[in-house]
Amino acid sequence: MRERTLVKDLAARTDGPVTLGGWVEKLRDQKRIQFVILRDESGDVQVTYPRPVINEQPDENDALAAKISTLTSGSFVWITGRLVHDERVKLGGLEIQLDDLEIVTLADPVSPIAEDTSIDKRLDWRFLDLRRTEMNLVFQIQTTIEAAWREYWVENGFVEIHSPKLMASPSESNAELFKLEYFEGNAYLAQSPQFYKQMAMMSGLGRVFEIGPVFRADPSFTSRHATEFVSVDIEVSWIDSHEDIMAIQEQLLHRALAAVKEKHGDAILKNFGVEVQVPSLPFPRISLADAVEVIKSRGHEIVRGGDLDPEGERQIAAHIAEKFGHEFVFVTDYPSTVRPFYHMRHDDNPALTKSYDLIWRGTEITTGAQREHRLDVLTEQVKQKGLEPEGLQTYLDFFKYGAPAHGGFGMGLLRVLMLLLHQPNIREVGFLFRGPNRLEP
RNA sequence: GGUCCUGUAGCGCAGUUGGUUAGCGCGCCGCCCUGUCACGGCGGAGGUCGCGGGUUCAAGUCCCGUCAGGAUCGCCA
Repeated sequence: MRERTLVKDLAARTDGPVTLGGWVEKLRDQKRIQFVILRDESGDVQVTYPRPVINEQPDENDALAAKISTLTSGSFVWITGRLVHDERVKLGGLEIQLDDLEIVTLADPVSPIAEDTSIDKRLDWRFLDLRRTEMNLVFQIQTTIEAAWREYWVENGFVEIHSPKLMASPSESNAELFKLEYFEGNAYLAQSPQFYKQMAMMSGLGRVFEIGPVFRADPSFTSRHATEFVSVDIEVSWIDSHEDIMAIQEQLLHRALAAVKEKHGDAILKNFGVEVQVPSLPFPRISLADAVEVIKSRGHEIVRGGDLDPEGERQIAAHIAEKFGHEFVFVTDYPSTVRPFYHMRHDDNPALTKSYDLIWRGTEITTGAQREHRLDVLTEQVKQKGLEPEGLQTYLDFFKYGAPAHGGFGMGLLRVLMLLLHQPNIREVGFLFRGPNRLEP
């Protein structure tokens, strides 16, 4: 492979020969001197070509100058030249004096999108949209976040699992599952790794994590829903309550945001105008009942029965921000009526579950809970929810031969990125969005 | 799925109480320009006004339907 220098490494290099590969961001084609702004995955650099002069006039027959003139925005090229640090150049104080140019492929000169194009049209041409520096940065940040989490998990004895996404039967509720043909019968796409990560507990794995796709057949048209998205899941044995899960989650977020601030803080400020806040520990906690009272006192009447509506989530976040200066809040102890059958209930108050939602700046990013691990209690809760235990037999069998106390959470990766970068929509931070009306590209 | 809003050139928008040739900015093309850096100057091309129907002498503009998108609610991560 040809030796290729990245733009970001040029500043630290001494002047001299260099080879770059990238695409043409901009061409300033003047009579006596030509400038190409070249971009690669790491940044932009100016490439300069002063035309050779004959009899005090630019050489009309110079082949390299003619080749530069044919360049269009977006074309991929190899550049060989000499690096020169030069204070005159506003773009990084350096430039490449061009010696040779190899056109790999010319681009159509008219781009179907621009930076100010609406999100839907940009999604049609996502590969062009992602060439933007800030979009490239999103995925570098995502990589940093996941690396920080994996580091924590490995240090703390977690094991990675990859649960299947094809399932024989619905796991939680029928309506939101995608049904597909599977040989002679049908299969469903997993809406969550919930049952399988619990199975890992009964498999004796102790602590597990999974970062993987989940599928929801909800026709949701909001800025924070997708039909396929990446879920970050953990499940942990030997816990005493959901509090243990919350303690792990706040450490994970603290760690990830600290890593992001250190590695990308300057770039995020420059590209998104956002100062990354590393949250203090522990995160504030409030019971749902107390949260409802606070929200009422702020003048919002929650219509939804027993749960927070979006305005309620924004109100409690605003309250916590005012009172504690914190962007995160754990809302705990949701009623069993609004939680799934597998959430454990409080011994002294079965109307409430040992569960929580994590809200970041007014948007829910996680649901977590201690799970009910006692088969008889679990089966009773299945019946109370109006479900047939027979339909959940495979799952219930997990608990038949011994089960540890355990719990976990599921966190939406796109929501974390959206909130971190103050983006208005998860579509901005996903590689490719999948929604009710989008399966392409 | 409900409610509200929006569809006009490659992109972002304007378009008056319905009226003759539908404008502006960016981009694109051509020519000019000794270092530009949001380069600049001059010129040019590019639009069956989302689609279908209706009202009218006349529809980008009004009405109905439909499709697409956005916001929000429901639901969730």
